[in-house]
Formats: sequence, C-alpha cells, structure tokens
Amino acid sequence: MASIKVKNDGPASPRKRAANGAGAASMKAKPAAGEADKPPAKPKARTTGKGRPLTRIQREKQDIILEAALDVFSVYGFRGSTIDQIAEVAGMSKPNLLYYFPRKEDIHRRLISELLVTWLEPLRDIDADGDPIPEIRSYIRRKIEMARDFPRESRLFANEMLQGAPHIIDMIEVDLKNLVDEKAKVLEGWMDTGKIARTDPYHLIFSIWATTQHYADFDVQVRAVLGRDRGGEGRFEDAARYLEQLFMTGVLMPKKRA
Amino acid sequence: MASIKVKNDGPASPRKRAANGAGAASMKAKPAAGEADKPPAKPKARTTGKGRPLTRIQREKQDIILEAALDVFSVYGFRGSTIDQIAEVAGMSKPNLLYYFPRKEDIHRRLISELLVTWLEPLRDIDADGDPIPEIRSYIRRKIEMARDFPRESRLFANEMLQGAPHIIDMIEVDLKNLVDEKAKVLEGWMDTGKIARTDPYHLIFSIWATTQHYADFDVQVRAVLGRDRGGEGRFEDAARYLEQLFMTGVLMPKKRA
DNA sequence: AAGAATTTTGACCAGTTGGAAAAATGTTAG
DNA sequence: CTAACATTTTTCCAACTGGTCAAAATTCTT
Repeated sequence: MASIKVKNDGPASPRKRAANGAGAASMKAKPAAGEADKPPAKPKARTTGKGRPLTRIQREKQDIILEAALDVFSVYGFRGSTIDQIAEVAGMSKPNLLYYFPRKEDIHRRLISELLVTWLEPLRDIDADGDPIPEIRSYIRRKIEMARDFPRESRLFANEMLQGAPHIIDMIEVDLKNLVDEKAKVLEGWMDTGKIARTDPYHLIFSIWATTQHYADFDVQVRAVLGRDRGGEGRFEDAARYLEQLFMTGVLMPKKRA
Repeated sequence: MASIKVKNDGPASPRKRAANGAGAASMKAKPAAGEADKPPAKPKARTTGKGRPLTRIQREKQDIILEAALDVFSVYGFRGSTIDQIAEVAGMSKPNLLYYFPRKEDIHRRLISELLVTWLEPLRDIDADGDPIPEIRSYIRRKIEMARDFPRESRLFANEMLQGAPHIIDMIEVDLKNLVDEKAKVLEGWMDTGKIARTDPYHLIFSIWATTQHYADFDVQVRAVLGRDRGGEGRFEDAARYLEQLFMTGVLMPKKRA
C-alpha cells in the first residue's frame, strides 16, 4: 500500500484498451471498423500544422495517440501525465509518438480544443423555438448520456477546470460565456411566457452541468457508495430518473395532493 | 503562451499567500491569532510518527507545509505536484521540508485523511430527530459555505476522485458508504412519514454534493460565465438561493397558482 | 556561556522526464 | 530496381524529480 514507485503510482493506472487500431479519440461517430486498409498515401509528416492534407495513416496514428492521451490526461491531468506513459498506452515508442506530436502540449491542446466543441453541443442544440420543458429535459438526458459514454472527456475537462483552465481560459471567457449568455436569455424568455418556473438561468445551467458530470467525474465515489447491488450500469438510468424529478418538482416538499 | 518551461507550467500557479506564519492547514477553527509565542518545548523531530508529544514549533512548521501543500496538491494533484514547488510556497528549502515530512506521500496522506473527516461533518450532523426540511436545507447551506470558504479542500478531494481515489478508496468504500447508507435510511424514514417527497436518497445526496462542490471545483468557469457583474462574492449567495428553489420546488414546472 | 539538541542548509545522487539527432528501416512512385 | 520520401528505432542529453547526508547554524537547557 505504501509502495509508490514513482512510476505508475495510482492503482487506477490507465492501461485498459491499448491502441486498438482505429480507436476514435474524440466523441465523433466511430468509423464503423470494416473498411480495408487502403495503401497509405504520401504523408509528409513533421509539418502537421502547415498545410498538407494529412494522409489516412497519419490520421489513424494520431487517433491512437489521442486516444491513449485521453486515457492518461483525463486521470492525471497535464502535469501529472508523462509522454512515456501515453506512448506505452498507445503501444509505440516515445520518439515515435513525438514524431506525430512534437511536444506534449500539442497532444493536450488538440484533445482540449476538440473536446470543447463537442462538449457544448447539447447546450448549443437547445432550441429557442422548441417546447421549453422537453428541450431542457432532453438536454439533461443528453448530458447524463455523455457522462455515461464519455467519462474520460468529462474528466479531462474537470482536470482542466481544477487547475484554473490554464489552456482554455480565453475560450471559456469568450465562447462559452457567449453561448451561456445566449441560452440564459432563451431560458428567461421561457420564464417570461410562464412556460417554466422563474429562476436564475445561469445557476440552472450550472446545476445541470454539476449534477450530470458528477456521475463521470466522481464515478468511483458513486459506485462505491451505491455498492455492488446498485452501482451497476443501471446507475445512470436511476440518475436520469432522479434528476428528472429534481428539476421538475424538487425533491424536498412532499406532494400537495395525495 | 506556448512557453511551458517545465517548471511552473500553468498560469494558475499557486503562489498567493506564502507561509503566513501560523497558516492553518485544515478547516478547523483558526487559533484566533493573538496568543503570544510561548517558548517552544523540546521537539525531537524525525520521530514524528512515533510517540513524542510534538512541540508547538513543529506543529506550526507542519501547518505551514500542509498549507502550502494544500495550495499545490489541490491544483495539480499528487503526481502533478513537486516537493520543490511546495517547499517554495512554504518558503523553505526542500531538505528542510523533508525534515518534517520525510516523503511526499506523507504530506498528501495527512492532508487527505484530515480532509475526509471534516469534509463529511455536515452530512454526519444531519439529525434523524430534527425537522426534515430544515435539516436538509441547512445541510445544503453548509455545503455551499464550505465550497466558498474551503475551495482548496474541495479541489483536493475532486482531484483525488478524478484519479480514482487511489489513496482513499478503502475509506470511501467503508466509512463513507456506511455514513451515506445510514443517512439514506434517515431520509427514507422521512419520506415514509411524508415529511419530504419520495425520491432516491442516494442520488439526492449526490446531487447536493455535485451542485455545491461545483462552485469550488469549477470556480473559474462559474466566474467566467457570470462575468464581471455577477461573478463577485455574491455568487455564493445567488447559488444558495437558487439551490433552495431547485431542491424545494424544482425549477422547470411553472407554479400552479398565480 | 557552554553543551546538547534541534533545525537549516548545501552538495550530491540516481532515476525520470521532455525532447533532439541521426541512423535504420520501410514504402512508394517512377 | 531505386531514388525519394515517410516512419521507426537507437542513442543521447540536460533539466527536473524525490530523496539522502553531513556539516553548519540556530535554539534550548542548564
């Protein structure tokens, strides 16, 4: 128990799925693994950021790396993760990995910026012209599904936040703020028409983020507390049901009518 | 922006209050800084864990270190933090720090175990014989206050969770689970008597944790989104007010009666 | 003030880390 | 087949890491 050997310190070392060929790093739809490997075209690496089209092979390798990096970064954060670790999970040598991403920061930046886009999609999708309550309910549902299906992305984000969002603070302050401002206005509009209860739209959004992401970020705790019987896959369903009630009617005041 | 010099990487480097004499490391009531320095008694260090009484000077130094370590660990996590960093924040040399805590892990362990005790106090304090709704409301209020007053402790905890709670998994699985089980039963009892709405007690507790700790763990985000006008100290008051409404009546269904 | 105990420091170490260079090994177009 | 390019591996390095140790400085006791 007291045998931290500097390398591979925590019990939760990410070494699960190692470099599964076409592992998708981001949350985009998986490529439906069935296409045969077409002979790779001219790559021309070392100029990744320049203008070259980027061959399929390169893209695949990068995906493997990003996938591995997500495993590692999402657990240990940027500073707590090492290139060696990522390389090992990705199943390649460190210099080979550095051939695709010249510096550690590059991998992280890619991960983070790709994340931010997809992470906010559900919020962006809230339709001002839709039916208020169904819109919000489906938003909550989608966020819970993301916590279930993309916990690593959630943790990567959480790690970044805990550190003060050093790499994305400007995006947070501009893009995210603008988006939330916009949606807050939508919510206020709905409140004005009496379609939903009047409340603080910002804190409403915060509480949806908090409650849903909790199931990804604090997964260990959730499972431990729920125990063997209730900690299985069904926990997300239970959570969704509970959150429905929480946001719809609250969970403290007993029902007025029997 | 791309000038990570390996040392001091993130913008949010903790270097705020450096070793303020009697900085209290844990959340216990501050010693009401007024007592004159009584002449320190015989310390006898290097045997910290043994049986010696531990002089006041030693306790003060350890507090300074723990305070600094909390600054650092809460941001970068265990692996992402370095002894040098902590020593610098604590305003002492690394060997000097190691004189008080022979290994990095020792500091972290102390921090974590002290944390766990106080962190759960509010939950522990929920009184089965109290008035249900006030009990829960004051629980929520206390948790929000903790997020405001002890954000570093919250982040330290969050960091640990994100990594799979490697250092406290057994405490989580036993002590925490037992406590939550107990309080869940209390809640269920209240539901049985119709004092509060019937709902899932475990997820109710999760949602309180999530919503309150969010204001500490995702503080950067919260402040950025709220902007200059609303992101000030008042945000915790607003949050408390909002959460009150959320848990009491929900925030979606418009009020039945005008 | 002297001796004893404690605290602090400076030098040092072995292992790790991010990364560079270049040689070695594919791969492919002609 | 071979030149030209892409990829991978080997070797290497300087800075950083957690930690040791003995000497020096300080503090305490008497």
